[in-house]
Amino acid sequence: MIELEKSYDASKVEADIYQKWLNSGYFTPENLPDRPDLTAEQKRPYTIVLPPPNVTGNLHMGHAFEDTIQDILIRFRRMQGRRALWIPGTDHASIATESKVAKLLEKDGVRKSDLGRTEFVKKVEQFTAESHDVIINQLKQIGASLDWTREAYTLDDKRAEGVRVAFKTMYDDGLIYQGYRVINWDPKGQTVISDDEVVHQERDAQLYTFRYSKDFPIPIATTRPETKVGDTAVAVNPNDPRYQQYIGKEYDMTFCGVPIHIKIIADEAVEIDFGTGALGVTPAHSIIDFEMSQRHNLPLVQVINEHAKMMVGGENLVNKKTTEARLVIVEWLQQQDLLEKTEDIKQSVGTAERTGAVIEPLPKLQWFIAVNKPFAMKQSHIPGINTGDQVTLKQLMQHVIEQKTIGIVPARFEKTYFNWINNLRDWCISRQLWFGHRIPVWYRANNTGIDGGSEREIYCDITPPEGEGWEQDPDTLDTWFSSGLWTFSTLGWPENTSDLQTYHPTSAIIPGYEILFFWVARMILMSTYLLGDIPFKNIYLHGIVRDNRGRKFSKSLNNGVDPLEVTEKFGTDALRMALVFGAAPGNDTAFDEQKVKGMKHFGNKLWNVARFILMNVDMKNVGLKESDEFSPEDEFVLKDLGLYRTRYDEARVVEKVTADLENFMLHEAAQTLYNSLWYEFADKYIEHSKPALNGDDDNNKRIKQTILYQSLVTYLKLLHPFMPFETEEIWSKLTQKDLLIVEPWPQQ
RNA sequence: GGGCGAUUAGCUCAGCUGGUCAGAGCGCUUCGUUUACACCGAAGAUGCCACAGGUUCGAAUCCUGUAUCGCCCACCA
Repeated sequence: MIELEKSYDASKVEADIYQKWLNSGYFTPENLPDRPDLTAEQKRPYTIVLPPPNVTGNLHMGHAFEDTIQDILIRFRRMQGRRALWIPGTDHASIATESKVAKLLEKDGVRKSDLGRTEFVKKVEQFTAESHDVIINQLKQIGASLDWTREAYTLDDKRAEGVRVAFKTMYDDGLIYQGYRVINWDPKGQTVISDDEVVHQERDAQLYTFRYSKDFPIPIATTRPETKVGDTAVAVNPNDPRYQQYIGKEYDMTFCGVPIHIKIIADEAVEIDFGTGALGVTPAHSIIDFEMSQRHNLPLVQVINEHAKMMVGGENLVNKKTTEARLVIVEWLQQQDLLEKTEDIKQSVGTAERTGAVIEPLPKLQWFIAVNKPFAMKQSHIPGINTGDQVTLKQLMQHVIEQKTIGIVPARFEKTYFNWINNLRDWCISRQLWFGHRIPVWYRANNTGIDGGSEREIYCDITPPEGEGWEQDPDTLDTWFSSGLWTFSTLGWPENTSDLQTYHPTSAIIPGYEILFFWVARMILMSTYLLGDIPFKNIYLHGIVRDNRGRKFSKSLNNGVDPLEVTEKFGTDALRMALVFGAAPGNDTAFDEQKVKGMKHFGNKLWNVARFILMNVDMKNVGLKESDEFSPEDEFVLKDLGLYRTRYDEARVVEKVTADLENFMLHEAAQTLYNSLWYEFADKYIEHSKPALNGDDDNNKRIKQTILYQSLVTYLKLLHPFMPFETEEIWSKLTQKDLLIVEPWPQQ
């Protein structure tokens, strides 16, 4: 008989148990014990790549949630006999990290520009190294059974090689191109950002209705009068009877001291009913106007610079911030009696995700990925697409979801995904940042900058060009470019490694729904294009962990909860269980310490179930006979847990939990186990067994002991993915066998 | 402007393909010091499952509409 402590003390055992797992090597699938009982099909790989946390700080409760889900799936599959591989890694997160370190330096009075590129990047690397170590320890603390021998970093040498090969391949296919157009400029971060990094915010604004001059026939409305010095046209709807007579006419005027030339054009995009039904076209400072200007061959006049200051006008305008210039122009309009109306309206303003600055649309030369350009598939393993087919990247991204080659859980996000794809424009991938993957393009300059010369030579390859006078493009790549490669760059691509052949496509990816576009869609793009294959078979999107009042965790609210403090207080298993319990896929979940407390109690219940059984069961005396007669309570447990398969083929709990795990319904599986262990097994069956255990009927005693023991074994296995530490600890008291982590999953 | 989600016990939330689905955690009431567990046990209270229609033998669960809240996307100058 073995005596357990009266209650489970997580803090005493967790570190040792994690070390045991590490020592076993079982996190590496190649080290898993052979399972001769299984077919090759049953032993096929099961792969998850960890969504790499940004090396910008600590992991928060959302990470703990995400990691727990993945660890549950991986442990479940490992026990089923799959070659379960979960690859760890971190993300350099270019823009997020750069702006964070820049802010830290500013606190010490140091500016990025003072340090220069090399020194600044060194500072960033110091910061990320510390952050990396913290993150790795947190992952271990949560019990993550990651294969640490395969750890990757989005900015390490291997991944950098992958990035260059990916870029070069797309460049050669004409899918990466350099284009001069109006982009989203972040005046604070001093970089271009992609459409997806623009966050729209509703703000109060004034809509001004005015004329350029007394002689101009059409009034126009704008919220940004300061940009009007860059207007080159006025657009009206071709079907608008009010203005038809003016279409095609041109006017020269002086607007607030700046000479402008306005042509009146007709464009379907203009809404007759909005404002005055006429639109002042500013090709250099509005993406829409830029596109319109291209349709009509309009000239482009840049009047605002990278610092959001005016580039034209007299003393009253030039070098003024746009917000100041706006007032100057409004005042001028009033003086000239050109302002017809001022209205208060709600306006959606684009701001930069990282810096919060108001986006200033500017014309610039940048690198783009063409999502609508057809190309020939070099190779395809995608059902419905053949090698050699003409496709676009957008079509590839649509196809694999439409055809369910990739499943999304919960399915409603398919609609969100298509909605995004349909509105997708070319992806701007260059950034004016220092920390990140340098663009593998070199110029032999005969001009000053990349915005200038037209006769320069361009060279793109994975290694620098030979010869004199070459200079590399100063820009770095959007961080999502490298994370788009993550499912296969972690497996050794661009080399055709055995890892790549074995573990790709991966089985599932587990991100939050908020990065469906940023990351998941980009992985699909990169994988289908570069490998001709899907990156993963299933996408499980989890929700956001909020505080106990349903608010997002944020620094300004100071409502953050450190996962490590919670694990210290209640144990890691209790936290894991609390995070998963009741958290349906794709739904936000409120974090409540009370819930963790409840799950700690559940852990204690399990512990005492084990304690009771260990005290009352003589392991040598365990076994059932054909002649055994069972009480209804016995039969219930035998059937429920599928313990006596020769006589009962039902295994309700095992079947339900297994199916729920296979269908990503972790919350259901957790709830089933909770209720079954506590309310059926502990409350009813253990109580039922007590008289027999204390009685004289040896046969009945043996039956009860056997059922108790085998039930405990089954519960430990079923609960292990959720509560790995405690179940492993009990297992070690119960048996001399190998670790629970590699025990076969109960037969369903 | 388009799309999505939520509305179930005091609080936070489950309830998957319609019929033991009216549930869980925490909280609350009463009783209980039996050798697994007071991090417990027994018993119990609290819900016209947002509202109004409809389909059905039967709906929290499907359909339609309404209301409130939240989220995402978007080129209304």
